[in-house]
Amino acid sequence: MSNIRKVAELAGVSVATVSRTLKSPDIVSPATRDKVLKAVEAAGYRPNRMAVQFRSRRTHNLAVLVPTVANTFFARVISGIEQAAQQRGYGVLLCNTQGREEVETQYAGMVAARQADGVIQLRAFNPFPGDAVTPGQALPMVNACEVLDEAPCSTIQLDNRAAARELTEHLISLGHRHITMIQGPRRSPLTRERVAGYRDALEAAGIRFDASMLYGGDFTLASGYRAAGELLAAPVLPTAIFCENDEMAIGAIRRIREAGLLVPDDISIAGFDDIAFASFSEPPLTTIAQPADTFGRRAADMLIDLLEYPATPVRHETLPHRLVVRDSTAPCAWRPE
Amino acid sequence: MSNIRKVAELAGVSVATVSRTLKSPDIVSPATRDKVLKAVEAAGYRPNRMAVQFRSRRTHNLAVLVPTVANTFFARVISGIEQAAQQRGYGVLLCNTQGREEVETQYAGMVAARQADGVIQLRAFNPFPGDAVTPGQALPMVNACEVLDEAPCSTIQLDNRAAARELTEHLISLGHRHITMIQGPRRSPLTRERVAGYRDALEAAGIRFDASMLYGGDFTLASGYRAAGELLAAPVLPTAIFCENDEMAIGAIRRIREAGLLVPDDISIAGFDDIAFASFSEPPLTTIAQPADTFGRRAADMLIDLLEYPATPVRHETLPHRLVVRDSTAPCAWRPE
DNA sequence: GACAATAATGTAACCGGTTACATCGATACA
DNA sequence: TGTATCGATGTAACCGGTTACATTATTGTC
Repeated sequence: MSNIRKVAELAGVSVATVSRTLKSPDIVSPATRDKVLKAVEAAGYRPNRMAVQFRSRRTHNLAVLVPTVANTFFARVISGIEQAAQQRGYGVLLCNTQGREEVETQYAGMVAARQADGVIQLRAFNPFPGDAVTPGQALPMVNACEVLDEAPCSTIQLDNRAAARELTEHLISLGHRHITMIQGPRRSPLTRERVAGYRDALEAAGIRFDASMLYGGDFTLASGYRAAGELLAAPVLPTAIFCENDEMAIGAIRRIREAGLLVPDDISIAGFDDIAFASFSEPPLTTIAQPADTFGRRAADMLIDLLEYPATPVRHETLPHRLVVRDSTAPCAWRPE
Repeated sequence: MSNIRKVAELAGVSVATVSRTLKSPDIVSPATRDKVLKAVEAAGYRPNRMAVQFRSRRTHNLAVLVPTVANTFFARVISGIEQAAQQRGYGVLLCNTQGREEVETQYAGMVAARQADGVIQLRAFNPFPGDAVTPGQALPMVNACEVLDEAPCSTIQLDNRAAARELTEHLISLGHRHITMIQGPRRSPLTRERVAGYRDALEAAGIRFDASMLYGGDFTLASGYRAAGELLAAPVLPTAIFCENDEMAIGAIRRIREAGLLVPDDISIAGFDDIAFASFSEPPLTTIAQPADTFGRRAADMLIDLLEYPATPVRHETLPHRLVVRDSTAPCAWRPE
């Protein structure tokens, strides 16, 4: 592997000239530039990124902390991150945390150890050990999708409460009054916000909110299936189910069908996210569309802005959502009372 | 940020002693070790990974070249890679190539530029510029899932031909004789192998192989939907469709249903991969299960072995597949002649 | 033609670890 | 007591770039 000194020797110039030729060609005379470039070519020289990174104290890598890549929604977010990062000359270090906090903290250590310049956190958890968060000082972190209540950094999220409310209102407008919810993990702010929106809509319609109508899930197909099973065992069946994501909705549909019931005829189902499978499921899923790749792209852009212009102020962005009505929700066929 | 010299000063020892305390504690006297560890603690010292990497010429990163993270199957493979890499102290640099070869080559340059120690390539394309591939010399690359015909490196794949044959035989055993195929990209070795297996089965059963029964797709839901549309416009309908992956199968099912036909009553559908959605689709999908996360884990392990023991010989592994029969395939209801 | 200003290039320190080699003290043995 | 051996520690070179500062060449102005 050839290094800058070999190239310098080959071109008959100093290492500084080689470095300058490659970094700011305009301050080198054309004749020298030619010589150097020829030598670079001849030597098959490529600057050693490790040396560059070491010297410039910049890795040009972003660490992305994600609970699971295997989740369709996150996969799209990551795809967006990757695209934006690549455009701006950054690499993406993928950190699958499986929701385990010690893994998150460990991965965040990469920033401290200078293996990444910053972190994109897709979960509501601050992976930096407490003392590293100097108040008022911007962390090299952007928190997207599911955000901390008091994030010490820039955030990008949906108005989850409003979106959940809209979705619930849609169900109510179809005549449903007995609407259960299949939630994500209970501690998550995402769940809290969506439950709040659901409750807002119910109460605005004069329907009593009942915590026993919340069923636990974890955003997987299997958990939606399981929760639907529990729900079907209840003495009174709901006429509609609001699932906190599309995967759980698809899992629930399967379970309901296995119980011999029809969607939406017997029970309406709504999801959240509008993953690609949502419009291909049977029946196609009514859901809240959120711009997954934009989440990723904006997160990467905001983080890189912060890294390149440290004075960039902390920002909190909200991306637009959209209610997409498909065939999994239909007018309520019967009135329970 | 404190460095090793500050710690040395604090502990009243030399930098070498600090380095040794952290790397090989056993060759340092217990008393000194204590002093140093206390100083490390006091200074909040963490070795600068960039410096370590630079000096040791190892980044401990693996570059993963993947066409799209957004694909459910790849997402699982990546998840497996990440887990194995993390266990062995490696990071994963995600490189979304969108199937564009120039992006692949560019990313492979990261290895040459020492930003990653090796590459896991999930597509049949050699991203290293021709001359970099010295014959007989092991590249720091492992090729998994879709592999090159003459890969200059270790590979991990399925016996795609045998798997496709089994799946086709399953359809034939149900009485189907008019079986079309929705393919992936035609140039891909994956497609070639699967078509070969499909053809093997047809010919073994005395059914004429007809290239006009191959429809083009690109592994997305939408392409399966589209291909099914073309297929439904043909003068004679098939009684079964073999889709080269589950996404396209699910897309095809949707299109067929929209045409007023039933799966599997009118047309049987089979997929490939056994993604999570396969068992939750309507009807649940008959498919070939392949161990996606094992692909990832093995690929990472093999690459890391190669990096840590360069004498490791090139290996070509085949992972097991399994025919999973669900409800999307059923006996052929009518005999065309 | 002399001098200042500017452009082009060279020299060498530096980033923060690692590690070969040197040094020093203690113990062991003749 | 002298010397060989070994363990513990220190010194300094090194990895391969970048860049402040120094030096030299070139151009412009009076």
